[in-house]
Amino acid sequence: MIKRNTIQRSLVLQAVQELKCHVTAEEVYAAIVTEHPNISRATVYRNLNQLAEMGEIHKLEVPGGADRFDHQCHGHYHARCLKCARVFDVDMAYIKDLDKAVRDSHGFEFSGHDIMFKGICPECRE
Amino acid sequence: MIKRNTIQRSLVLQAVQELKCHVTAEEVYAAIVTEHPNISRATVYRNLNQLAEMGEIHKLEVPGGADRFDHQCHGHYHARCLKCARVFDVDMAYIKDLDKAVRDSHGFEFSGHDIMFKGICPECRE
DNA sequence: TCCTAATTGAGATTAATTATCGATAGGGGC
DNA sequence: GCCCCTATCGATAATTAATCTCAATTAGGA
Repeated sequence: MIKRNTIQRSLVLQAVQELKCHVTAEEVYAAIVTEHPNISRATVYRNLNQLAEMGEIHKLEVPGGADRFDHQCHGHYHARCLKCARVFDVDMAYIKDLDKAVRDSHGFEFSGHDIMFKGICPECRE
Repeated sequence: MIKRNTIQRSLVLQAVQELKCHVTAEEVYAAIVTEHPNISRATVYRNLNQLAEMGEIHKLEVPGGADRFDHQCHGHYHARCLKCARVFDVDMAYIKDLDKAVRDSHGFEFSGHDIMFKGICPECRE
């Protein structure tokens, strides 16, 4: 399974980097399809997942919503608005040692964690 | 919208309590349908969500998988096996003050959080 | 018992994503 | 540069989880 450098994959990577924040596959597709009308949704999904596996982008699986992709790869946490379902970055340091705090418990081999805060965003609250 | 006590709702509640751990709607449906072949999936989904709203059970939205329901209502964290997709309880105290650690940042009004650890469970690792 | 609105069952629908498969094209070897 | 092999592509069908629709049913107060 040698990875090839296709035009489509670089378009997807570029779109995620330019759109900056927590884009969904659909948003990436929409951004690319204006310039390249022939690209397929399946290709966008495939490449987003491949790029995430390769570590070039970060995949954030959102409960109750579409997965989101992020050009930022260092660990950070998110907050989801219960009304508008948008996802925001949270200004809190990544807790590196959190995995270690439970590592021994059940023979489970931890490889990371996500924290998702829930609440109401400023715009939805008035 | 006065809530009625229907047979179906009590069946759903009973099933969640008896099955104990992190059941999916499909598992609840399967458990009930053997005894009550006429129950509808829609009814199971409806009642699971209603019971969660009423605070009788806890709804756990799993990123990248079906929602799960839990008879346990006090806050606790979970780990998801990346291979078999099962969800386990994690032996770690609930961090009550975590919401406060980010409360001020953006005018976001926090009302809770979930932590989902990722890794490989003992059974999938050999 | 009667009324009324909450709830049900069956199936259609939606949303997000993945699978299928023949066609296309990247890139190593000559 | 040209071939070849196969990774990847595009188009579309299939899947999965969950919700919606709506006529029929039923809980529970009057």
